[in-house]
Amino acid sequence: MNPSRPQEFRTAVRPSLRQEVAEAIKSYILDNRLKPGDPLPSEAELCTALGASRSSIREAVKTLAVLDIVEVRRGHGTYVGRLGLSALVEGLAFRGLLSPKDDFRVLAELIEVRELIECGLAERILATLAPEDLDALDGLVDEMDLRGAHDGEGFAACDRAFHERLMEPLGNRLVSQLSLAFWDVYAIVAPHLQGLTAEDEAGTIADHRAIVRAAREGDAQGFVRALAGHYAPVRRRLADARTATGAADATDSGTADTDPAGAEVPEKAASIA
Amino acid sequence: MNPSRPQEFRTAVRPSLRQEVAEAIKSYILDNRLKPGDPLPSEAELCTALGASRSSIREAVKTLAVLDIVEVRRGHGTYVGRLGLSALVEGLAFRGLLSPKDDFRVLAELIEVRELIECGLAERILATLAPEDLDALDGLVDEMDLRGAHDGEGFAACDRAFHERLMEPLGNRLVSQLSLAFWDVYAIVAPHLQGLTAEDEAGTIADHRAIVRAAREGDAQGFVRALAGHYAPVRRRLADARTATGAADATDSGTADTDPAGAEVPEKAASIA
DNA sequence: CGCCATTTGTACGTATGTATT
DNA sequence: CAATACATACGTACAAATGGC
Repeated sequence: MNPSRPQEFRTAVRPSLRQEVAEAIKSYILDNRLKPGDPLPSEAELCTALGASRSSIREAVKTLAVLDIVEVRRGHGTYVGRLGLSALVEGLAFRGLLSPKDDFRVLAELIEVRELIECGLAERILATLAPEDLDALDGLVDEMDLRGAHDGEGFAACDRAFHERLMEPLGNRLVSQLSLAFWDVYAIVAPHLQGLTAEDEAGTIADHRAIVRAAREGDAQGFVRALAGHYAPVRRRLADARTATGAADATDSGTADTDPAGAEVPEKAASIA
Repeated sequence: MNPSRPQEFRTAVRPSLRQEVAEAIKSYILDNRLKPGDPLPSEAELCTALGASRSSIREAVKTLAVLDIVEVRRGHGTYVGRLGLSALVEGLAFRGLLSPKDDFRVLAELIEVRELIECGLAERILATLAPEDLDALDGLVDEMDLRGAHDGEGFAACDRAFHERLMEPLGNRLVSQLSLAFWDVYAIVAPHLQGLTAEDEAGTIADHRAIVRAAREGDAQGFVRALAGHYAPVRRRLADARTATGAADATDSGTADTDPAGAEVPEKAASIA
């Protein structure tokens, strides 16, 4: 009945000085057409310019720093941020960590989106992948092979770089960053799960080789199949874990924001540390 | 050569009390398995519990509030946030507003992602759309028609609700929220552009009707075609605007994070307000 | 209705650590 | 090393909003 958005009206009456300051800083960046890395006025200057105290300026700057709109270097100054998706990563990662019972669902959704992005762009990826890109991808798989089981860190880094290199030639910064952001979230959340068998490194390497092979042959269908094969075991493990814990509800169709499962609400919680 | 991530190492040496406090609050939420809406300790309690001053507590809370991990109600208290994607919207919107010359590119990328999501999930959408969903979609288009040109606000709200209803039955909260987040970003950024002809309301309504029709007939290909037809004019306008301003570079292949276009860097900028 | 307790918002002052020059 | 500029952190006081009495 009411198609308007549910939220977004909490402090609309009074924008709260801090938000005004934040908006002023954003306007300053926009009006002066600053680019990432450009210096911003110091806190003291902002105080006098905006007529607010340090507290408000600092809080506002911190909020902008979280959004990667501003970057603060201690003892150096504040600068225009890189406008990345770090906030998305942090927010999604926390969401994933928060619902450990329903956690598998969040991760499953994440994998689904990653697969959707890469498979949906398969044809365009194949069309834009240059021979040097293919060589680079092969090199990354080789490096994964070298790291093997010794260096899990490096192994993961190669995996990330592989998917980065896969999307990069498309020239769409947004999809590249989104894809990597989801990769990061998965890397953060997955280790905190129980019941997930460890990554199968040999299988992962084989999957990536199959992906490169299909790409080299220009076989779009094979490319999609290889990608699906790469994500399939993860999806299966997630599905198994969900059914094992009995936390599965296939026909959810919730409002995607409210959690209907209502347990007791702690009126006053325990110790904090 | 170095496949590790470029950023994320600014204050790794010294986690800066504020971040420690933020982590402590997040841990508190996680350890006590709180849900959105649950109350959190007051700032004073956090001060004594974490042994930090109120300034630090406040700054930490504000950063968490930006990420929608925490919600602050003045004169009331702080509560667990809704864990939405508001940070993504704000960050992407600012990015879009910041590069007005290259702006069309950001919006074009945005549209591409929206189309990718909806088209890539077309078959699954058709499989899960119930008759009542189709009726609701038709009702939304009718409402769009009613609002017409009088109420642009309501028209946009119906458009948003339409795409929301389209994705909702899938049961994947992440894709639903992502889709809507991108819609929001577009709605924020698009009005600030020049050279973009106004939305064609009649055409938009016809597009949505075609989408519902294809969905009702279970025609996946027609569904995808209808969606593409919906986004096509926007893409074309964006492409025209980009070529018109001469800001087009088809074979970009940048690193997706650094802006190679380097102009002069203002050492010290002008007035702020 | 006013009053009051609680809680967050804003302001100011001061001291300390850090990086640059 | 000293001087400077900046960010960090703490403490206190008051203002404003909310909810219950």
